[in-house]
Amino acid sequence: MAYRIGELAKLTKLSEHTLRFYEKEGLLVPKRNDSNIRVYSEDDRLWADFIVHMKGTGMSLEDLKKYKVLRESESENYEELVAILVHHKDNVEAKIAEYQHNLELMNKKIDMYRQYINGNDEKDLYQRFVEGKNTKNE
Amino acid sequence: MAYRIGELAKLTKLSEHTLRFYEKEGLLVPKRNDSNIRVYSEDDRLWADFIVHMKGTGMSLEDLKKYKVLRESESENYEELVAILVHHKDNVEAKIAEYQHNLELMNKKIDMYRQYINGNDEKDLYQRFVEGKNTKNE
DNA sequence: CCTTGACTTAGAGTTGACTCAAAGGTGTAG
DNA sequence: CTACACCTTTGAGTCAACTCTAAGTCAAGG
Repeated sequence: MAYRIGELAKLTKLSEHTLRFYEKEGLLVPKRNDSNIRVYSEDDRLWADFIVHMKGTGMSLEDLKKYKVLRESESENYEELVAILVHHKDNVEAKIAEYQHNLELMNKKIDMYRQYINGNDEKDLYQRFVEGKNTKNE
Repeated sequence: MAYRIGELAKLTKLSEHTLRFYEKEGLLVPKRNDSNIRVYSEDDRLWADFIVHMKGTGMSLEDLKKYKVLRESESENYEELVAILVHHKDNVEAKIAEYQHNLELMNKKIDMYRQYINGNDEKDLYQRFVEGKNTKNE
């Protein structure tokens, strides 16, 4: 299977602009056909998907470029590749933990507001509770 | 308890620059003492912490400003406040789900690489599985 | 033939959230 | 007295990752 830029754009939900931008950046460089049209291979598509996933969890294009270099080198740098992945995984896990913590805070706050809406009148106490008095850890 | 800008900066891990920037933006506006020094109240600190938490999960300063307006209005817009919170919560939950999905992908990839490092020789199959890369010449 | 989708270069503009700089001035604790 | 933390204004700079524009050319399909 091979794709032209418009097709790949649809598949990856990246814009054509972005795809050309990635090419300029050396991150995703398709072959060209006789008419100089970009032809993305199946491999390119998978790599594009990978990019989308990784940047979706906060990996920078710079890091993706580094990863790409390693991945394409003949020197079998699998340990390095794994190290990058593990490092990023750790970051993502930390992010998840932080998000979950903040989710709890939000849920508490929401509950408090709802209680208040349902007639609790102790506004001062309420405000203190909701906006932080017992959410102060760290 | 009251804090000067340097103290609050330490507590919140925001820079003094940022705190002044937030003031300019109307997001966190402390009182001043007779010498025109910013004096952050306990409430201000709590609000600052809240800002840190929320922006840590991707809420924009714009949204935080809207939240602040609602929160400070006398018109008891608690439903609206809750709506904002719930909306943001939904976003955060979606983000967590996405992150977890990508975590799985990464873990699979890491396992594959490790298997390969430990002597599996089916490079083509492996590469295709991991990134869709195969060893066809490019 | 005409539309569609592709191509080019080069550079400018956007966004959000800072971040810093210059070049002063003031107030207070030790 | 001196150091230090604080204050001011205005505006410029930074960063990543796009996003778009102009102004043109080109090739294939219905």
